[in-house]
Amino acid sequence: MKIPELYENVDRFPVALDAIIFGFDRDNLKLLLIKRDFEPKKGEWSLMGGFLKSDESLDEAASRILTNLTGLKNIYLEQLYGFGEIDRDPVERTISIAYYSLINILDHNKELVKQYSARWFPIDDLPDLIFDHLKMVEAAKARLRYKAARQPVGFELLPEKFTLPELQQLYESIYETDLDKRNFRRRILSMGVLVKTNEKQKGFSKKGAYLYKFDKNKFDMLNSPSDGAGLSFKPPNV
Amino acid sequence: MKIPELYENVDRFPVALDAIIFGFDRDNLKLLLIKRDFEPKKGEWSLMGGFLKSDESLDEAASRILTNLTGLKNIYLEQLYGFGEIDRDPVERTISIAYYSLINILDHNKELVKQYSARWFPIDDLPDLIFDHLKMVEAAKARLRYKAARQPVGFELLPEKFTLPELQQLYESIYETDLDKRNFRRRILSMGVLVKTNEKQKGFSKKGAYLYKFDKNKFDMLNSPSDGAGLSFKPPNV
DNA sequence: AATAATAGGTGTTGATATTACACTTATAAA
DNA sequence: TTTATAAGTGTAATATCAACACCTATTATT
Repeated sequence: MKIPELYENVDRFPVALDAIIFGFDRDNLKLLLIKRDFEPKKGEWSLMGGFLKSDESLDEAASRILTNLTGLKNIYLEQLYGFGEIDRDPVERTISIAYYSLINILDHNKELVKQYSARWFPIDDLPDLIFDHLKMVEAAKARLRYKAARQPVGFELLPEKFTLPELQQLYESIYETDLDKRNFRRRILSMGVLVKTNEKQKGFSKKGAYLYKFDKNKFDMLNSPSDGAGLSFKPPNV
Repeated sequence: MKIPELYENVDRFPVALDAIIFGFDRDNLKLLLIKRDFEPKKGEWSLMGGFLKSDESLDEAASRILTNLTGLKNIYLEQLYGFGEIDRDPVERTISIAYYSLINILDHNKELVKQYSARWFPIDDLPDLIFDHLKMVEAAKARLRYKAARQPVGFELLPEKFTLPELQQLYESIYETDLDKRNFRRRILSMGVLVKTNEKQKGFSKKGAYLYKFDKNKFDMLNSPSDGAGLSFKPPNV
């Protein structure tokens, strides 16, 4: 028996990528959605998406789709889940791999976003979404909460320099709850990846808040034991 | 513009499902692997897998594939990750959605397993695996650790009644470390989903250990706030 | 019948982490 | 000069976690 050229008697499907794009505008956590100007569901809101091509990996395809909409490259992107209900797309049986992404809301290319009739929506006030896109958004919210619980996520969502009240506001949006100022500072600073600068943010408050930066090196170190680190049932002595 | 019949100018791909099947034999955590009797990579070890058909969802397909091998229905199964590197399969570009599964090692149909030349391997002594299957296994191990950290996982891996030393042994296999007997008992019992029976396991130790059962109801309750519950950065007052 | 061998079962203490909580400070605007 | 606003700071009570050693029930052996 020799190696076959192709698999025989196997169904083939379009593989879609859909992107849940989180942004933060110093006030609310938001999602970037597009208004479809094509069928099916023309005129309705949906996640940005596209189909996998044969010359790109899943990650590359997701990245391409995101660049198409935002003009940004090297965006933070993480695979979320594969959605594959039979009737999820009325046109044809497809499966979709959802990715979520964190971007600085000020960074994206406004022209491109306009082309797609895209808009930022507050996470707690989304329009109806097509297909199973709401399920995808819910999964992404849960994942973001999980992620933010064990490492600062502001890296991608905030500008290079940011204040602790801004970071706290971001966390409060993510968890949809209020946090105690003193406890929040202690916890986030104890992770040891924030560096205080001597600059103060002017204009917003009268006193002004100190600006902080992420320490990328320490952050990567925190990330690398990617395993079960930080779990509530962590084995002792580790 | 009307709704199209099918998507045009879109590549289509075989969608594979691969299953990481965990079992536990009261001693070691194990994986069920098959020896391929077909090309490519005939004679080598791999995960059990198969291709998605157009009349089944991803979950259904994964479940079918698992039933094919084990004879078991209603197996615990969870989607893990989508693997989509361009050259992951030498025959043809495919994408694979990996699922992991927990089964009682004594339950499966031995005939079927024999047909597939399948074998249980200790998790820390696996043979070489084809394609990207080792990556899949590593991801499944990490996921199982994560899962076991916040809820007892013995449910699927152990017989209906089991002793605490057995459950501890399972956890020690999962984390590949030793755990303190007293601390383990306190923690696992404090989750409140184990019920002590009056029976003692005879035969293995001289004293005999009490048998426990899972309380399915309480367990489901523990599971339902599927969100960010149990995280180390959990919001206060919740 | 007594003894030895084996694994099961149990509590406490010190260290660390988490929560709740209120006042002072720097600055801009009035 | 006063006032208004958000920034910034510390402590005490509580809960959680890790470390640690001995007794018990039973079977097998003599």
